[in-house]
Amino acid sequence: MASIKEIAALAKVSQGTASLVLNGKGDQFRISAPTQERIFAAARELDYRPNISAKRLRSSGETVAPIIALFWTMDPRSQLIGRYLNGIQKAIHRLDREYEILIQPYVGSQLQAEKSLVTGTRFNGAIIALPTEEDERYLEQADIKVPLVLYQRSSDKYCSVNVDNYLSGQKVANLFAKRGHRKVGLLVPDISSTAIRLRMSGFVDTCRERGLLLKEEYIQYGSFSELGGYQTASAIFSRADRPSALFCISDQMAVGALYALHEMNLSVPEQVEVVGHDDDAVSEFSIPPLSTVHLPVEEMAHACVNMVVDLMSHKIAAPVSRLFESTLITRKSCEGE
Amino acid sequence: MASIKEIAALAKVSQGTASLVLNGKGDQFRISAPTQERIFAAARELDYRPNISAKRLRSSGETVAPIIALFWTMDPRSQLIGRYLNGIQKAIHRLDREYEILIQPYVGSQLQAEKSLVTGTRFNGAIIALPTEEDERYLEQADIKVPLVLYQRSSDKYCSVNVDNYLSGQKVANLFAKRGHRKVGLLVPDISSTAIRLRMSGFVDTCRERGLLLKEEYIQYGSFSELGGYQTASAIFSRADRPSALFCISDQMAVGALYALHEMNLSVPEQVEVVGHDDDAVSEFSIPPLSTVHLPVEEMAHACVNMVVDLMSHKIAAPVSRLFESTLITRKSCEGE
DNA sequence: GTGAAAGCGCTAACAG
DNA sequence: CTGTTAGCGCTTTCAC
Repeated sequence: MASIKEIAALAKVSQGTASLVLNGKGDQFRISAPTQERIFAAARELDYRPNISAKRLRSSGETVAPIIALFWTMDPRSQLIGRYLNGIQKAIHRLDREYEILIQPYVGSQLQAEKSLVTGTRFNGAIIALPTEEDERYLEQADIKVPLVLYQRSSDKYCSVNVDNYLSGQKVANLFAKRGHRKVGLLVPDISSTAIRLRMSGFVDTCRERGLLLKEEYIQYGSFSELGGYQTASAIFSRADRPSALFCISDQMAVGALYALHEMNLSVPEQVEVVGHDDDAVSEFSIPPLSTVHLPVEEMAHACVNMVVDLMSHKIAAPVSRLFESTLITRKSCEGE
Repeated sequence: MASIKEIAALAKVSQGTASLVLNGKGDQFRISAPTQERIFAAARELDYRPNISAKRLRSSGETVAPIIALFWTMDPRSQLIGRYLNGIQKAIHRLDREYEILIQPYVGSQLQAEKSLVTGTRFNGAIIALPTEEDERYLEQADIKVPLVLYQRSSDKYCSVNVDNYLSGQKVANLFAKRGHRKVGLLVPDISSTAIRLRMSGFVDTCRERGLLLKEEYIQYGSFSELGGYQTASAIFSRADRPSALFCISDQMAVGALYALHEMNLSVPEQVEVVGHDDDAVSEFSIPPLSTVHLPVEEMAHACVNMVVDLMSHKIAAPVSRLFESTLITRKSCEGE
C-alpha cells in the first residue's frame, strides 16, 4: 500500500506538503496549483489510501473511545440483527463511559478468517453473535486474548450470555402434550447452531417422554426463511397422515408454514396448532397471531455489553456466563391452558 | 485516557515490559510474577485501554485494507439492514481489492454528532443510508471531505444511489385507478424521510389527477412497524365510509394492516385491495400474499459500493448519482390487470 | 509556497 | 528477567 512518503517522492515535494494538499488544505496554505495537481496525480497513480490508524493516532486531540466489535454472521438470520443492535445501543447509552461500536460481518463457519480476533488490533473487546458449531470449535482451540463474550452460545473458555434453549424446546412439547396432541411436527432451520440443536433435543426428548408421536417424516429441515417454512410445512402436511401440532424453530419459518397451511385449507388452530420461536415483531400480526417462544433479546444484549465492558476493565477475569430463560407466549395459533 | 507509559511509570517498569505483560507474553518472556502483578494492578487502577490505532499502526505487518463505513440509523427500520448488508457484502466480495466494512449505527437526525465524518479519522469512505431530512440538511451545509455516497437519497453535493420514489407512488395510484377504485387510503410511516415524502406525493398527486378520492381521514401516519400499520388501518376502516384500496408505504405496516382488516372481517382483496412497499421477504407469505413495490436493494447496494470505491481511488470527482426504478409486484392482495 | 522535524501510543528487536 | 531504542504513517508547527 502506497504511503504518503511515496506520493511525496513521486510528486517531488515534502511529506508535509503532500499531507496538506491531500487533506484539502492546499488552498488554505496557498500551495501553488501545479504542485497540487502533481500531488493529486501521484496519489491517483499509486492508488493512495491514507492509513486510518496513523491518521487517527496523530490527530488524537479527539480522545478515542474504546471499541467494542460485534461479530455477526452474514446469513439469512441477518434479520435478527436489528433487534439485537437496538438492545446493544441502549445498553451502551446507559454506561458512564463512551464506547464505539463496530459491527463486523463475517461469513458463518469462517470465523477463523477474522485475524483481528487474534491480533487484537481492531477493537478492545468483542461480542460474537450466533457462531456456528464450526466457529465454536475454532474458538475453543484458539488462543484469543481479546476480551470476548459469546452471545447465544455457552462455553467453558469464554464469557457467554445465553438462554436455556433445551428448556425452550421442552416448554413447547409440554404445551402440546397438555393441549392433548398425539402427533406433532417439527421444522428446523438447516443452520449449524448449538442453540437450534438444543431447542430441537429439548423438544424431541420431551415429546418422547410425554408419549407424543414425532415420526421421522414429521421432522423437516429447511432454510431459515419464510420460504423454508413454506416448503417444509408443505412437505409434512401434504400427506394424508399428518400431525395436529407444529413447532417451528424460527418465527420466519412459522410464517411460511402458516401460509402453507392456509393454502392447503387446513385451519389454524382448529386443525393444526402452530408455535414459533423468537417472538419476531411480525408474529403478533400474522393470521392467526402466532404463539411463540419469546427470546429476551434486549436483556441479553444488555448483559453482553456489561460483560464485555467488565472484561475490558479487568473487573472480571475468569469466564462467567449468564443464562436467561425464555418465555412461552401463547396467541391464537396455539392457546395456552 | 491512560497510556502504557503511565502504566509503566506507576508499576515502575519500562514501557516495553509493560507492553509484553499486557499482551499476555509475560510468561513467554519470563517476566517475574510480582512484576507482572504490579503491571496488571497499575492497568486496573488507571483503567487502561490500549489505543487500537497505535497498536494497529505498529503491528502493521498485516496490511490494513481501506475501510468503508456504513452509517445506519438506529430506528425501527433497522429491519431493513439485513437485506442491504447482504448486498454490500456480495459487492465487496466481487472487487479485486480487499476492504474492511464497518457499520456505524447512529441516531436518526443526529448525524452531526458523528465527528468521524468530518475528521475522516475512522474510515476511507462512507455510505450513509436513510438519513432523515434533518441529516440531509446537515450534510448539505457541512463541509465533508471524506468520500461519501448517500443511499436512498439524492443530492447535488454528494454522490448518491437512489430509486425514483415519486414514480413508485405514481405506479400504485395508477394501478388503483385501473382496478376501478374510487376511494383509496394511505398509510405513511411517521419518519422524517425524503424518500417517503416523495412516494407519498407521487401517490397523492396521481390520485388527484386520475380522480381518485383520497380524503384526509384516509391518510394516516403511524410508526414504521406492524403495530403502526395495525393501528392506522384500524383507524381508517373502523368508519362506515371507507376506501376500497389501501397503499402502505412499508411492508411491515402492510402486514399490520392485513391483520386489522382480517380482524374487522373485511376480506382482502374482495372488499379492500392492499399494496405495500419494499418487497420484504414476508410479503410473499402473508395472507393473502401482498402486492408490493419491489426495491432493488441488492443492485443499489452494489452501486453504492462501486461508487464509494471509485470515489476513494479518485476515479470520479464530481458528484454523480444513479437512479434505479422500482417495479410493481402484484400478488393476491391486489392483482394486476 | 515549501521543507524539516517532532511526536501521537504502541510493539519488537536487541542489549545487558 | 528487564530496559533501551527505533520506527509504524501521518499531521502540524516552525523555519526559511
